[in-house]
Amino acid sequence: MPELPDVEHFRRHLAETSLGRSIEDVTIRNAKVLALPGTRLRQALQGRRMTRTRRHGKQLLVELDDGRWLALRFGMTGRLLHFKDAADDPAYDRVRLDFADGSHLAFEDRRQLGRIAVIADADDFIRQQKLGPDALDSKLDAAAFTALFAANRATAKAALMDQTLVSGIGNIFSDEILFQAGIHPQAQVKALDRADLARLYRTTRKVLQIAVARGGGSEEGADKLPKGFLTPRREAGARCPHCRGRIETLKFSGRTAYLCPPCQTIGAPRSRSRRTKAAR
DNA sequence: TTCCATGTTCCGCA
DNA sequence: TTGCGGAACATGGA
Repeated sequence: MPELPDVEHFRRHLAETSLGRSIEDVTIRNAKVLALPGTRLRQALQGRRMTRTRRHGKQLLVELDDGRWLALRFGMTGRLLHFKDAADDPAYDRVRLDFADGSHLAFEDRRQLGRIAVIADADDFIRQQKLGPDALDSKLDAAAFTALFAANRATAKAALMDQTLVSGIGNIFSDEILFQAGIHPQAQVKALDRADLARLYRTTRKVLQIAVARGGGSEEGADKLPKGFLTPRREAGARCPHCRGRIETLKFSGRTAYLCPPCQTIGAPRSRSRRTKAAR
């Protein structure tokens, strides 16, 4: 589920519910999601308060009152849930912060592909992870975005999902952005002209901003997205919201892309029609 | 029972 | 050097 808009939603949830609360205990249900031994996580957190949140792409960073940071990565199935009543403890709760006031913050992650780390400095961590600028960073203007992409030799979809280029976009939102920009997912980035790249930039920002404003969107939030979006139509027998044609799928770069070929002609490979199939 | 899945990382190949 | 395909991770839903 988590791409930039979802992680932003988790960030706001944590900020609204958990900042300033004293962490009394840390309950570790499954240490697989930990990047450090459970005893060290507990030592790092017990008695501390979280003071500030940051997000960089899909990475959520939370500052502690001793200046260290908690770094949360959600994998495919991770999410955060603050609750008071023990009965609301989610089924796939892996790590839970138990606050002194009796409330809890659960890191839920069914497939256990998320990671929790404790780091000394957020900016150092972002550099170490080789993350590119956050896709909604105010400093990432059209010129900076175009410069990053102009040097790339991958396909448009692979480039959008490359976290070292720009951070925060995954499989679902890369499809959405390319659909709205009219660009074929297998278009070679180097074959796109300036106008295409400028539109790709504007579309990236618009799509992510709308998804953030609507509270996420790559899964449960999909039905909150505007009618013209492709994301809610990643399903059997789907019709393109623009032309009513069939949504097709394409497998490459290890992922399944959803697209509407007639609406996404820019950079389309000639062999496209042989390699796509109608969405299930 | 089999296939597939929103992410990340690693390996081997071109 | 860069990009890509495939596999692995672990689990559950269709």
